[in-house]
Amino acid sequence: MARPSKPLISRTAAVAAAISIIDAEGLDAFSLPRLAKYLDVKAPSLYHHFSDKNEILTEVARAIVFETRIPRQPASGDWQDWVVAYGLNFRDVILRHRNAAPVMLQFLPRDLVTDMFEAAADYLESSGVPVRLHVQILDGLEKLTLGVTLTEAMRPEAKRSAVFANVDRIAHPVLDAALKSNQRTPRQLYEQMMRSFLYGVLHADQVDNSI
Amino acid sequence: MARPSKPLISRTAAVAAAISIIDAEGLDAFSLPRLAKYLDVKAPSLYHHFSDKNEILTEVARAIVFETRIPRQPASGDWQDWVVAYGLNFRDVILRHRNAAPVMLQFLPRDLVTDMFEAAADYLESSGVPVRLHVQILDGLEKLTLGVTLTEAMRPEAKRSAVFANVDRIAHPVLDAALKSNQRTPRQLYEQMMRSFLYGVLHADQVDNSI
DNA sequence: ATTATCTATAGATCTATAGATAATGC
DNA sequence: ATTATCTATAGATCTATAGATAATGC
Repeated sequence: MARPSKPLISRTAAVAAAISIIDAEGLDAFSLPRLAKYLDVKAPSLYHHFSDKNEILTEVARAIVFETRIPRQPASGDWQDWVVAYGLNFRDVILRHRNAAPVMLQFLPRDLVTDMFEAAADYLESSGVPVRLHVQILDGLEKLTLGVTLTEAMRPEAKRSAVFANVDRIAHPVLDAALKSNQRTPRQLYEQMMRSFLYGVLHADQVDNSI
Repeated sequence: MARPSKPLISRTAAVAAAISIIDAEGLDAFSLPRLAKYLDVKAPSLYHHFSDKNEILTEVARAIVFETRIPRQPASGDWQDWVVAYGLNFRDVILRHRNAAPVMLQFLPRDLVTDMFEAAADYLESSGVPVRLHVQILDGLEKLTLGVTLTEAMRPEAKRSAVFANVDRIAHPVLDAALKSNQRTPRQLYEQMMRSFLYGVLHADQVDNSI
């Protein structure tokens, strides 16, 4: 075929295809031959657009992050609601691409995260959150959200709605009772976790500063 | 050689060797031929002891979890200190085997976690923590710790001591200021995160119950 | 008879490079 | 001349099975 009139491959299309493959067939199924087949080209042609496989995976992680809708910042609103909404959006995105969870863990470009954090710190400042708390809040926001969600993303399909797996009424009586008294879904537990965390950060700061 | 007088391979030695290889050479370097070489045997002999590679990785995850020292439960002490100490121990263990982080994410047997949770719920109950909070606390403890720590474990070596990577004084002025006002190491941030979370859980419950 | 190793190998990949080829755009 | 594809292939794996072999323990 040699050079076609119009390019057959674009970086964005290739990355989108990679995500589709990972979503539908799992991370192990993703390879350059598989991606090429999906795009109706031959594997070596991909090297004209990416320097290697890792570059594609880095773009996959980036593209998934960019799917996250950033909530509108309420002009005079509660910044905590904004933080929680942002976290929930990110959680939903990762869970939509759960097979890519290890890719997010390994290839998410740190610079990208840093840029997002700068914007968030800017918002926190304008909302009157003390600067001394910014790192605690942002670091917590990132790790709690990414971490919690990755852990959830790796759950086998059958057990997704349950909070804990394989709880046996006989072998785990205390845990069983605890589960029965829990009314929250995993998503609600995550939201509550963030709110509790934010509340605790502010409170601990008040105590420190009142001494 | 045929059958040796004394078996050359044991499951525990093989798992220990696997961990050593992953620690020293990375997860990609781990394969059955590599493990066999480390043990001075041939790769197919491993199939006499494990049904497949995944079974070895599952045992690796289990062995790493069991490295975590469970803090002694203070008879009349602060259960929150116990929870925090437990979390810090677990964090230290994962970071000692950071190359195995993706293995922990994928292969950690859920039944094992459930058994540990039963013991923890038992302790919480005997410490007077209301049953309605157990799930929130244990779910938070697990996800926050595993998640936060996995995220940290994947950091490239050079940037481990920094809280955020690649912060540029010009490009990220607000974040830069936030970092300058932060005195905490990543480990301290994690501890503070847990304490804030636990505090928030208890407080939210008080509010709920006073209505 | 069972156990624990070995040799040999099927079979399936994969990543990445070299070099040919033809379309495009200067 | 540059660009974007292709064919061909080097080279390096890997996982897992089949079947031989000799030591062990009943």
